[in-house]
Amino acid sequence: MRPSKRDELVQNALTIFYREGFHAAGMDLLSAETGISKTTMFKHFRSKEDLILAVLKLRDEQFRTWLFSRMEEAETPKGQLLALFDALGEWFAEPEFRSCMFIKAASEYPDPAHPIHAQAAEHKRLLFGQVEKITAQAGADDPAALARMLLLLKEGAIVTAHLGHEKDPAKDAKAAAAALLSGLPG
Amino acid sequence: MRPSKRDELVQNALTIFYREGFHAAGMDLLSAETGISKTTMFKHFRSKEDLILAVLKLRDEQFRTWLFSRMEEAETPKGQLLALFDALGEWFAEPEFRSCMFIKAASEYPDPAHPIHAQAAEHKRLLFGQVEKITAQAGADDPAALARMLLLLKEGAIVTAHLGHEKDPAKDAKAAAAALLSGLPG
DNA sequence: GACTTTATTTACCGATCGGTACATTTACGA
DNA sequence: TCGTAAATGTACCGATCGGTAAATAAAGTC
Repeated sequence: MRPSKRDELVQNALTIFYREGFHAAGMDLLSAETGISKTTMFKHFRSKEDLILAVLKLRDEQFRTWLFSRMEEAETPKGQLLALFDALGEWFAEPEFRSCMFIKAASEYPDPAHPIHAQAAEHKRLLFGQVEKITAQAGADDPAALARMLLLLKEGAIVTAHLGHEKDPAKDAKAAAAALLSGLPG
Repeated sequence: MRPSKRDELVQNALTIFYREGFHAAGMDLLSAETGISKTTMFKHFRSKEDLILAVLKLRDEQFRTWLFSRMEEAETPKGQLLALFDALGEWFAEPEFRSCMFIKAASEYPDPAHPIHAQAAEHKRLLFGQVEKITAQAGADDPAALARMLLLLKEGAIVTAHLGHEKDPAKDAKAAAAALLSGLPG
């Protein structure tokens, strides 16, 4: 089953939106860079907003799949939680790294009631659910609270890697995470 | 010395850009909402980009002044560092809260070489310098590393307050910060 | 081979984008 | 009161915005 034209479009739109921003990348640019005519694009998606929602859905799947497969390489729950920050470090080192697609989406669509903002928030919720499972396995007294704290470090590291002058925010985040996890076995 | 028309423009533009986003808020909208004609705006600023840079400069001053005056209400350095997160909590509770202006700027101008992106990064650098002074006063073994970790929590809390489902990210960040500060006196 | 779906090109729509020309009005200092 | 600078409204510029019409060209299904 070859990737359909629609799937190609969503994947390429993801790359372009991530690099340029949602408002800055117009439908004409997408058409020019993907080689897919505007007419075809608007046959698959009623509006630019619909295309963005499809892009965010794809990114959500890709990112969570990638992150948790990297984490599962560690053997203990505690090791998996620390491995999260190693994975971040590799991501930050990519030359194409431009922060988190969902933070960018929320920045460009600041109203929480906007569908794009809401879908970005949903990604963060799904992520939290998966991390909370692991903090529970790790034997935390309050797995939800620990997961929230670890994810604060994760979001902070992403923002700082994009915006900051720091050398290695993932390393700092891992060190802080290790301190938060110090009471746990494994 | 009354606020000049120019200062009024920058302050009002700040509010509108913060609420709508940089790309989404056009010069016509700014003119309509501020009551200042486009002609006058372009007499003060050669381009929209110049106006945005002035807005970021104003926001940098206002935000750092506000934050550190709130922190200085605490008496010990350690107390000041924890007070940072109390101040964040009050900020997040404001109905107009829409994340951090500089994170938004970096999101909309993802290229680190872009002047707007660079100026946003400068804000984070200035903030780090001030926090590092306090972590040094607090007697940290590695004041720079501690400051970096605390600021990771700060950035994470801001993003999560805007995007997340969490009730009180400032409280979580403060709890995590307290754990990182637990070895310090005060 | 006929038929339907999918993708294509080209040209276009009204609205808005950032930015400007120009003539007029307001306001203040000397 | 005069002169000058600041601010104004109106009207406009070419380019781009998101989105569409219509006619054609492939491509796969029966």
